[in-house]
Amino acid sequence: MEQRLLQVALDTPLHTVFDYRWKASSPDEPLPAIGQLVVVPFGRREAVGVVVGQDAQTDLQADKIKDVIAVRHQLPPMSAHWLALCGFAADYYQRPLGEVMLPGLPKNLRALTTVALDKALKALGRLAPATKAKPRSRKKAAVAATVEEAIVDPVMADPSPDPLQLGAAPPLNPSQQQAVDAIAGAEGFAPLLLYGVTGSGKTEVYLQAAAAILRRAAEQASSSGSPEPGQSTPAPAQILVLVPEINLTPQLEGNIRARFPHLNVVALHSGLAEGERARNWLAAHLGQAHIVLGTRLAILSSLPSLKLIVIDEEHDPSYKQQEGLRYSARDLAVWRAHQLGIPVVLGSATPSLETWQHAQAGRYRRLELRQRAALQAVLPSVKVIDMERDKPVDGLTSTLIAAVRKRLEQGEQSLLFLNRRGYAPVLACDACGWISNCMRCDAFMVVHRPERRLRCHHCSLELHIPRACPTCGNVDLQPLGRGTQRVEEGLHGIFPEARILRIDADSTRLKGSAQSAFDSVHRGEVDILIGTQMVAKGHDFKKLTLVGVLNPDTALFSHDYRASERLFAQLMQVAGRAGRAGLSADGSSGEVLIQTRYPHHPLYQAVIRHDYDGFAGELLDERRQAHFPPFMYQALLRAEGRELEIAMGFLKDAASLLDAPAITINEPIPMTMMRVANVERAQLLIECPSRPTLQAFLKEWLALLRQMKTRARWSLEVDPVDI
DNA sequence: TGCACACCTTAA
DNA sequence: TAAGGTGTGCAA
Repeated sequence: MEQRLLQVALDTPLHTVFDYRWKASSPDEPLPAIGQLVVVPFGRREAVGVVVGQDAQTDLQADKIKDVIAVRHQLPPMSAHWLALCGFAADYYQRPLGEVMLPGLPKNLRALTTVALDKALKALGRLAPATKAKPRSRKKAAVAATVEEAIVDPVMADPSPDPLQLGAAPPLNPSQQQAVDAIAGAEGFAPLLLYGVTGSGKTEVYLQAAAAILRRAAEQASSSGSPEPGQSTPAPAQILVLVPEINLTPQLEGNIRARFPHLNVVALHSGLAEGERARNWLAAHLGQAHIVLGTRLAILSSLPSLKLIVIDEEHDPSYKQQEGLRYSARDLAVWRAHQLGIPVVLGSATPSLETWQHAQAGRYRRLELRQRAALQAVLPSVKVIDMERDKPVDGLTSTLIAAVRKRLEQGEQSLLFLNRRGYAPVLACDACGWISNCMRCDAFMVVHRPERRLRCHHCSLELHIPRACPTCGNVDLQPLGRGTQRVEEGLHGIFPEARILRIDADSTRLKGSAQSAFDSVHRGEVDILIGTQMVAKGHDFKKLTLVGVLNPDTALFSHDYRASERLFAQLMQVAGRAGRAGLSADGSSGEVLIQTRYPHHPLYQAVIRHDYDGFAGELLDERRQAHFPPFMYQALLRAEGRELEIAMGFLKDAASLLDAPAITINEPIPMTMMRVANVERAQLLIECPSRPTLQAFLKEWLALLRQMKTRARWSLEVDPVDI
């Protein structure tokens, strides 16, 4: 019987692939293809891995090599393109291949039994070969479903002669039409920045460009011969739409489904139940899904006929994975589009400086939408309220209170934005100076009044609110500062007749509660909405005409050089919630009021002018002079240990291990939030103006680092965002 | 002596 | 990373 060696990628931190022996179970069982999923013994466990090579040389002794346990023949192998994508990501982020390939697969595909997998395949009309049956030509069996068991694909079941028949689409304005034409008419790799103010109808551009690309692909497919009978036809084209967060997906998903009622639209995000996640992932992998709408993790999904990638709100920080493989879904999307030779659309009203710089340099094509799309809707007027002159009571200035009252009288909605959840950020004792420090972290414990608890937002330690000061016994403890809960309390006092709703991570902890909260705002059951950045994104509340920003100043003086870029984007985004549907009852446009102690700060002045271009230009000049990204490439080596010395010692040794021209190795520094959950952390920043030079250095350096003996836990992040 | 816990080794 | 083996200190 035939025996061959396979190289298999497994989800372990070891930077290698593993050799296994494969033996045919019957004379005609084919050698597992590259990209095939297999089950192998690993240590004392079994694990699912991906075949990444065949018959490579091995230095291992023959008796060390174990046999493959099972091959997932019922799944078509992952495509060469997907393998290349994972290979690139593994290389670029300096992680083992298996750690890129496997964690992104749905759990049901990584399970050691095939029960869930076969169930999902069956639901999709693709049947696993009967496991008990005598071996037969598996290739055929794996690809084609048997007639009586095939559940008809919903796409194929539709009697409509034209599956691309669209739902009603609003007419486009000229700049939207130009953008659609540019995307649909792009040939080969084309990165396009769709720069459009909030409410300018970017979604409509995505939808119509997608329609054009799907239609063209369908025409090409039908002119080049009909599919074999009995096989479910793979979609001639697939489109991937990335969105920042799960709670945005329902609305957009609804829009897409309504527009393409005859196409197979699937969602991919971490909030899905395992069964649905596996079905949707498989629909994408089998080419059945025409449109995949997902969060960052969807960028690593298998899409055999991908023809267009859209990244909505491309500047959003949630495209960056912040644990495990710390990838940027946006950057991987651009790489993927490049490798496939397809267009990638990056949409934003406030693009990331990286993207903006690419556009300025002509590497990305810029498409602009300067007007709001809805009839009569104009950009909201933005004003600052000087908190030195108009002293706030309960966090609200009299100007803002008057503006809210006016909306109440007009039957319109107001949104108050405060990016700080809880009741108060700290509890303090006036008598002895005690404050609510977390006992495990260098951070305050936040007062949560409804739950009557102190909570650390860094390590989630929870305590009862003490009735008296733990050091001096004083019973009069004062909450200092103001979070959303406290503002909500104050609002009830000021507007006893108003319907007030708070939306933040605390109020929406239960599954589905965020959606029902947003629904009730849409239905007009809320007069005043108070919330954190959760409310700033995506939602299109028709009756909302006033946005109040309560206390954004802290971000102005952050040590993080990206803080002002983020604050600007956040203010533009939350401001964009006002007046999207048209004019207010009194004929005015939407209004945005920002309470600040620094009314003349250039950032606020730029927001007032809606002047992203000017502000981004200034920030880019600063970055260029300071040698910061996007004019510098960075990597960050982090270390942690029980004592700070362990972490610092490791980083000092690491810093002197290797040097290279054009590489700057900075001094190791203890982290700002030094102690988190009783672990001391420190970090070391590496910089280089050339990306390839940095990559080459990291590769060599990490090989040395991995040989170092240390008690520190460490990890490297390429292109870090939080430094 | 038993055991909880920290730390180290190994994976093909 | 996960699982198992080894070594240490402590209560009884």
